[in-house]
Amino acid sequence: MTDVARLAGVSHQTVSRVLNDHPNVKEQTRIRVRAAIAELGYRPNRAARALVTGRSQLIGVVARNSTLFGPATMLSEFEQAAADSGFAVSVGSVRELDRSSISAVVDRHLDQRVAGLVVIANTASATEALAEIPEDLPVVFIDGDPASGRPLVTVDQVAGARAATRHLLDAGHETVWHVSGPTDWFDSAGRIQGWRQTLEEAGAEVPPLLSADWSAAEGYRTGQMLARMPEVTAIFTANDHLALGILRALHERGRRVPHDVSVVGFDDVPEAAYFIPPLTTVRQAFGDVARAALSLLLGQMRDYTGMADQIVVPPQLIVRESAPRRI
Amino acid sequence: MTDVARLAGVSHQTVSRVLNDHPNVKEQTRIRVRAAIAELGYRPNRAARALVTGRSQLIGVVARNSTLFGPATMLSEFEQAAADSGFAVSVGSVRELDRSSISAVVDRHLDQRVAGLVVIANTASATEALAEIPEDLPVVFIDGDPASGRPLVTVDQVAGARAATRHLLDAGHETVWHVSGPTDWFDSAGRIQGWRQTLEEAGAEVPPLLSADWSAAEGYRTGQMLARMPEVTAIFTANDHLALGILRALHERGRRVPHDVSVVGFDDVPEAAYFIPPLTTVRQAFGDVARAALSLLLGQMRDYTGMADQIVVPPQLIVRESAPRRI
DNA sequence: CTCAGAAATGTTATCGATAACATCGGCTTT
DNA sequence: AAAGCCGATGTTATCGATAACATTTCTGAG
Repeated sequence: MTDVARLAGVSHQTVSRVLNDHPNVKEQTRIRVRAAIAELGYRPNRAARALVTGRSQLIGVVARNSTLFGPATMLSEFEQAAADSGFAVSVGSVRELDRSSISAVVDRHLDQRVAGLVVIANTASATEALAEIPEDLPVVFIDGDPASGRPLVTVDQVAGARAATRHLLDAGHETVWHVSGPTDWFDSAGRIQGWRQTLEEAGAEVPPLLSADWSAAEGYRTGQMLARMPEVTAIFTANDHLALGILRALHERGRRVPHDVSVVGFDDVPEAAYFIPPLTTVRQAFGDVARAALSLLLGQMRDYTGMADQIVVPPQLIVRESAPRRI
Repeated sequence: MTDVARLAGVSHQTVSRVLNDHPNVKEQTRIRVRAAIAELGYRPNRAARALVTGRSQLIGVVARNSTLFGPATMLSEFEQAAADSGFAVSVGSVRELDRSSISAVVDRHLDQRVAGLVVIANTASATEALAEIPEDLPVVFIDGDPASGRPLVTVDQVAGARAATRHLLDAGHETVWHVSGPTDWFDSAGRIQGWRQTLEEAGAEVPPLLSADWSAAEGYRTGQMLARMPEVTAIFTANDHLALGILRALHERGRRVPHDVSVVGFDDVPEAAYFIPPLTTVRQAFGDVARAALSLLLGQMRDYTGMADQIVVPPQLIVRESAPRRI
């Protein structure tokens, strides 16, 4: 930095001002400094800046260690958005979203003096671990508890489930069965709620809830049971991989999709269009969620009024052959 | 730190020595300092340490922005391994592995003074961007060019492809068709090579290579073509999603799997066992790769002899119904 | 033409750690 | 017993930036 200052014929402080877009720098000086920076290939030392400001150009992400499509996509999209705004992303994943694991990860992030934190908190247990986070650190939740009052971005799970259920009822089914994800996930809860509400409003009978994890394996097991029940003609599953397992179970039992049973998934994984048959599903705009979370976070970093915005991103029903408009 | 020193009745330097496990500290002093640290809840400022040592507790990862199963899993596993060793991971993803994108990401990492770099470089273009990386920064490649002579961890793609092809030939097929991934990926190249070698060694005819991207969509398109060719009885695809598309195309054309055509995939995604029919595939041990990469990196950080180790992790054939042992 | 006040720039202190060197006792060695 | 060495600890400088305050230069009003 001193070298740059010398070359530009100014003090190091002025270089710092140029770097930080401080207003009180003459245009001409600014240009000279920029030229010196370019000529020397100078790049500021972020560690030094972090030391003096107490804050880095790093955004910490707390997420469950997972290869699930949703979380993985979210992380990838967020990283991309952050990079576009000049922030690096430090990932801190945990095996379980319990309090002590989260504390440990948050501590690691605090050590790094992250400028802000994004918590992908899809279960209630994560929300509790809030207490750990200092008041003055910008935080945004993705997928957390909508009732928390904290800044939060989430996909409207209820609306997605309603659209899926409505679609099946409109197609002429008397009722719709639901295979949910783990019930402690907010995503699952919202989907269950939307499904149940829609059935009740339509005056349809609400079948018993079947809950599973997110895997094709459990979808298959549940599907084996459902395939034996002739009264089951419409199934809404909490994600596409569950749907895949169910499709196979139905296939093995000789129940044709969509002729005998209609199936709707959730997520719209890229390969959903190539299931047998192509899957009707609900697409979540993860990219939009990630970008919204980032802008909320940047907003918090700038002005410091605890504007507890909550952004809800609407999902979109994608109709394919596994559940056509009319049966 | 000064507070800790005062409480323990020593100088701040001695505190630093305790922190860094310096040998020349009396046991009794060490204990006193540790107690003071615990009592005050002191945690060292990593930015300050990074400033003076020029190196942080952060490992940078350069990867293509991708939701593909392989890369996403690799990243997740690596992060987990790094966390277990007390390192944070900063992700820098790029849309394309071209030279300028990589430079930009590497620069961002250098700004953060990362302690080491992991490059998930699955195409040749990435390898070229090496030049950017300073000599003295520990670097490990995952999936890079085995001929580069750089420290590298990779799955033995050739062996995986050989096992898959061999399996199909052993089952009685005269030859095996291959739908590859993008030919500029090392993974693709290795799989093509293993496939071709095995056919040649067995004296089987080598059918024309069909290359695709990694998506189910292209698998489907390629599958539509293959399904019309009665001489095609065995297909080895470069990943499971391609296989999924092909399964559907075969299904639509009324060609039964495995009765008429056998299909083998690559990756063993969690849902592969629930395809219709369950997919025979080659499993890659991403966790092992990630851990190996980390240990290589840590090795480089410690002693600085440019030990250009290369670790090759063997893959494993998982036999399921889409390609049974005997047709 | 002078002077207040703002704009532009410079000087010095500071963040919190490690590096390098300095000091001070004991303990061997001859 | 003096010299020399080593282990334990303390002192001071340093990393590279920003903050806070000081100083100079410009600008416009009276």
